[in-house]
Amino acid sequence: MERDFMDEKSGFGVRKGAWTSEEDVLLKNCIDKYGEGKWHQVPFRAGLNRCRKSCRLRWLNYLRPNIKRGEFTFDEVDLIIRLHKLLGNRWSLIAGRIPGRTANDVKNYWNTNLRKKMISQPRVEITEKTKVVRPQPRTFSKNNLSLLMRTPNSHSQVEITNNNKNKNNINGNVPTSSPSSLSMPRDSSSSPLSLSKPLDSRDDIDWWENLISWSEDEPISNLWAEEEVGGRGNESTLVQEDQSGLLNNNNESPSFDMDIWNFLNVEKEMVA
DNA sequence: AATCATCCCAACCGCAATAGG
DNA sequence: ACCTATTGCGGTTGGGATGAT
Repeated sequence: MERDFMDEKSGFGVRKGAWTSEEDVLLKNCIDKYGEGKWHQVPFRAGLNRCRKSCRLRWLNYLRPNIKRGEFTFDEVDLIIRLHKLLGNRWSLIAGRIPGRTANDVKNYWNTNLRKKMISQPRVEITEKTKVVRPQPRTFSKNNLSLLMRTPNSHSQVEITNNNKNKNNINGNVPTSSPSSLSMPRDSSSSPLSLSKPLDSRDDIDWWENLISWSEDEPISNLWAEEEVGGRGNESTLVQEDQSGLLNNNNESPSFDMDIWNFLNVEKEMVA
């Protein structure tokens, strides 16, 4: 695809369509020399017959150093799903959380790979009863509600329990009866999650569904989580979520709630 | 082998936000 | 306070690649 058109403002004819390697070199040399920014000056400085928008996009999405190519990893996909639930189509914000990926990459991946899947897998219907949803203890303690998460390399043991029946109750909307604990064996990324006892009541199912969903009007700030990272020797870290509700350690995958979601659907089938 | 359908992704477009005069 | 230029973002498009018939 190679077209020429008249720039709407300057009336100057500029090239459109796919970039050539020669153009890439010119643009890269220009950025190397003058740095990013001042995009309106870039076409002139680089000697490119391209509009400023085209130059900027080419740099951001293709030429910029450290751009990651190739397939998205499990953890990247997991993070995208989680972030999209939090942020919606805020692609630049989502991409900002995934090192090496551009907003365009994330958007394209979502539109081509995830959108259909997410639509075909509806989540809990939001009703007055289920409106709360995301566990929001004001304080977390290792001794009551623990929410341990898988890490990309260690697949540390996961355990979610609700021993916290009476205090820190999630706005009183989550059933206080504790269903069971859920765990994923150490060193096993593909092994199924397991429950310490089978789901045997509607309350149990409600409890888990509430745990992994959240209210759209619930502020995400104030969310805290404690993570004890296992599988890395004796290392133990405490990770605090930041304002976007994400673990602030970029190397840690913060979510496996889709796993729980899928797991729950199977469990529900069995209960039914 | 030829044709058609679908997928994927780079690039474009329009618009809102921001900066600067 | 207003206007204009610039930037950045998200939605959309176009065409090459790939798969199905």
